[in-house]
Amino acid sequence: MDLWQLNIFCKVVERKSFSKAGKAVHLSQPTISSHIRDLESHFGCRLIDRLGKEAVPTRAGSLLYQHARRILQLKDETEAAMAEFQGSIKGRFVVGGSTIPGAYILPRLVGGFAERFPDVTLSLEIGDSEQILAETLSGGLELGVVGALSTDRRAEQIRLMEDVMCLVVPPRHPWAGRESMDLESLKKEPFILRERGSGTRQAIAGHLKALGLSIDDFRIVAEMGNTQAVIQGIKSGLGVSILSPVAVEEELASGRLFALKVEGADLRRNFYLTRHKDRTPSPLCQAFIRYIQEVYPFPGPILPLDANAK
Amino acid sequence: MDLWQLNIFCKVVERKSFSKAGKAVHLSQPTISSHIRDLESHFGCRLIDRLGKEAVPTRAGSLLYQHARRILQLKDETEAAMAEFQGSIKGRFVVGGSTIPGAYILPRLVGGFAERFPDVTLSLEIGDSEQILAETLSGGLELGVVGALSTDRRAEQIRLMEDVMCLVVPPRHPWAGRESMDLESLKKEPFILRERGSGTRQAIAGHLKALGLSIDDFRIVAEMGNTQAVIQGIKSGLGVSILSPVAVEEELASGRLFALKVEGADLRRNFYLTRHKDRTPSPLCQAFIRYIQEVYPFPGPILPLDANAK
DNA sequence: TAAAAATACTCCATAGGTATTTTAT
DNA sequence: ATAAAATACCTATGGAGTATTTTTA
Repeated sequence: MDLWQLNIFCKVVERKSFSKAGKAVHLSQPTISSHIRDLESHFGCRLIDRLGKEAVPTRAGSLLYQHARRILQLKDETEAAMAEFQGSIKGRFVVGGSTIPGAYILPRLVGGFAERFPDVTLSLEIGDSEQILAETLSGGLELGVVGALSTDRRAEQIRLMEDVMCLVVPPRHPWAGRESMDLESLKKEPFILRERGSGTRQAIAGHLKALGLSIDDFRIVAEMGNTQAVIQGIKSGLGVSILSPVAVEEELASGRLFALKVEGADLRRNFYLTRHKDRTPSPLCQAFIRYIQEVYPFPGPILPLDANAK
Repeated sequence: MDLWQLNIFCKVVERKSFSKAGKAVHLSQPTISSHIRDLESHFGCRLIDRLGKEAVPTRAGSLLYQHARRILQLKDETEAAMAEFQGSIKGRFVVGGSTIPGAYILPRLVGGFAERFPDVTLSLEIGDSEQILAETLSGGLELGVVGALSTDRRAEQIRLMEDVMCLVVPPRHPWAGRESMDLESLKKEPFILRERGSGTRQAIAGHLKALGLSIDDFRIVAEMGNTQAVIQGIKSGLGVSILSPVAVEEELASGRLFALKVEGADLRRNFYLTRHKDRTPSPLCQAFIRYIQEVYPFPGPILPLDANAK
């Protein structure tokens, strides 16, 4: 019992004739005969009564016909769905974004893409860099934008843009208003950090390592699961932190927080488009990648720096 | 794209491995490879990403998998339905019956069969002999019981039982109470007849022909579409008729009608099981035929004759 | 007699196998 | 080093054809 035989069988039922069915599917009459015989021996019963002029289904044949029609229809739908999937940019697509990209980069990208391709339903999944990376590797997500490089060789990451982090303090902090602060002072200052999976934390750790230091050299007073919690911590005087300025743009402009540089430290960090190296991207994914590379043709800063209230 | 390949494809997706899928369907790993390659070239896109240890579906592959599962399930349902159809006596079955058998023979048969096979829904379709015969030939009905032989060579009819018709007159008719009446008198008497398709009418016509007569030799005052109308006609004094005594059993017993013989005329008639000679009977139909032949192992009279009120 | 299906046969495309190489962990 | 898929190559089943016979209207 295969689709081809079912198709032939249906044609015989519909045309009431072996030879006419043969014409319909470009097969000879004896070939039709043998296929019907095959089906009959497979099911162990007669399916078509050959009544001289007419070939008519038996009751068993009618039963099979009903089922066969449904199967063949489903087959056609499958072919159509597969063609559709490749031929058109439509459907549902989910991009992953870690905290900073998810909040400050992807919304614009997703909006712009949705505008150009109205038939696409886009959604944004937010997590920390580690979570998003893991999901692109496991296949749950096809694409992500994160603030950290993966150590997994299966990850393919391309640099999208650059950002320069800064030290953020509350407005009434003694350092508020200063241009910069030295590392030694910072090591003694209560410090708030993101959780381990965070790209921001990894960027900080990476820069400290370049200076021969580690996070353990600092006075970590809290580890927060998201950027908003860090910001609240700073505002409430719990400690200071190093953040992407885009995350505190409003607070800096309104004077509710204050940003400064760290002397001798290079606080640049990158954001990366991330996917599994070997997984085949869907047409939708390809279109989204093309769109992103159109918008960010070369890596550059997200926003102008030094957005402190003037 | 055929069912076998879809099955293999699904196994690969489920086992995440070509060789494991091979084990599952008793095929070698290279054979699996080639089937997947076939499918991929058929759809024009990659369906499975070979990620070293794991073989995982692409987005297109997942889409196909969803469809394939439904198709394969439908295939299983089809196989099950076909097996069920042959293996068990259950489902719906319609028997045709002409007027007399439909009213006096089949109800008992249908009742008895339904009792023995509780999973069968039986129904009885009533028409005159000609209609029922036509439907068994066209395929609308698999089986019928009628009171006439068909001239169509496609009809296969086996004699089920015998009945002896009688002349029926109203109680105040001058012939009421007589044992019999001669043909010459009957020819002058107002006569009520069934419609052309009726088996009763054909039986009468057949017997007249044997005597060198035809219906046109009688004074036909009415042609009625069913037996009840004929009975009403006789009761109202419109005329007399020749009927199966079973149809007027109650009227004879209560004295509301009176039956007598016709001298020199043999009014026996037969009832026949009727089906299309070449159509394959369904298992249900076969079971019903077996049951009927069990109940009526040899042709005989339906009921004892001469049921007039004593 | 004509039209349709069955039968008989021939052929070749391909599903399937084995042996081996390549690739990735 | 191992395990899995790809590749190469071979074989044989069976799907498809043509020619012919049988059947039935």
